[in-house]
Amino acid sequence: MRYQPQHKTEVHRKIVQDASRRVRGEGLSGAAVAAVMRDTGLTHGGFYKHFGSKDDLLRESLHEAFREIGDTLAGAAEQAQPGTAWKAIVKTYLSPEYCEHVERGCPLTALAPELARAPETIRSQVLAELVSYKDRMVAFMPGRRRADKERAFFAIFSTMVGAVEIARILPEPAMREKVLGSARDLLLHSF
Amino acid sequence: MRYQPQHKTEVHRKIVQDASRRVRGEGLSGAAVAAVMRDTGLTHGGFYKHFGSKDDLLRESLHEAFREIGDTLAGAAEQAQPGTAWKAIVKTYLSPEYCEHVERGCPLTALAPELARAPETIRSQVLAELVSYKDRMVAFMPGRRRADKERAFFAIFSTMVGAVEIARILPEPAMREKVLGSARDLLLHSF
DNA sequence: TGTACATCAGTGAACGCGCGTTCACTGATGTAC
DNA sequence: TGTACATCAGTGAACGCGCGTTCACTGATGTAC
Repeated sequence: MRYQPQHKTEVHRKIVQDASRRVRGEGLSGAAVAAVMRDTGLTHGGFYKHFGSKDDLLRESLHEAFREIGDTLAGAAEQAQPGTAWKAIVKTYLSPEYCEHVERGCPLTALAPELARAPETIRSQVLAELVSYKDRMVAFMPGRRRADKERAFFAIFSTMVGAVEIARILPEPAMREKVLGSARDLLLHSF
Repeated sequence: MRYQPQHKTEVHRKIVQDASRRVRGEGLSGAAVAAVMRDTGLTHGGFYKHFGSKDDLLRESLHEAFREIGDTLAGAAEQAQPGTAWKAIVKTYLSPEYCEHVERGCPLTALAPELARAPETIRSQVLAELVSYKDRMVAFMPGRRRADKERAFFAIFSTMVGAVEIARILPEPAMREKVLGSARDLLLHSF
């Protein structure tokens, strides 16, 4: 064979990684096959040696995006003092740095309305990702019973998603911080 | 002239109305010139008798969308008991009916991430619309001083926007209601 | 050890499609004489 | 009052462009003999 055995796997991984950034940074239609392959250093013709269709790439990209942000937030939560894990998540998610880096952030803030409108093949994947994201985060949420933690997850993530989205529409850092800070205050004083 | 004097104005209004629904229902790229003109009962060729460019249509559609939801929420707020205006807004925004009708809802829930990524010509318009939407809603927000009401606006709308977006990803009404209800509980117990 | 062939990731031209935009044309009505 | 012309919203073919997808080809390496 022309390439090392692990070569194809690595290229595949890199394409998904690049697409996952592009999708979050520029929207579901931002990860054009030719653009993503160019990012990876290849030409568009080779794409179908790695994926059955553009849809497959989108699904894998979304999985990768949820995995990446899940790791980031779980990492922040695990380093926090006992009982404050959810606060660490809120502070990470609502930080100016996080807000500025759409392409490495949560696919919900980057894509939620587009995901809700996506064709069924994508939507079912998104639903599964959202459920496993929730199950992973619920462990860090405030509340005694599982049901309380789930409600906290939905309330906290709703506020964070909306706040980052609104902040990203605003051009000035000071205005952005006002939105992020208002959401942070609401959440940190409510649970 | 072939048409009544007010004819052109009415057709223009109808195109904007149709585009405003399409943009919210199917995204910024959902209001294709040919599709919108078909909605209005015309063919695509006549479009440029009414608009200088697709961008002009998008800007007018967004203005119309913010106007429509602003009227709806202000109407709900004005009918409420004194001091509970903001609660009426929260209940309206987080109702299942509102959640189901993307195309008549708030452009923030339908489009926020796309608006943040839009080209500067659209973004500056969006910023102006967001500011005037905020100024209109701030009057109904809880809090004593103007600054408190602004912070309440950002916190409340962040939560509402995120909750409706997440709910819309979920297929089952019961799951949607769980998200909307969690956000409603958070907000109604926090101000 | 040397030669012929198989394998397969990657190339780049080509396709059909939907899009925004342009443009010569239509045809009903208003206006000039 | 009747005729020729001007106006202008609307039509539909055509354009260039970016997109997802296909496909004949390349060329380095592994394998069979």
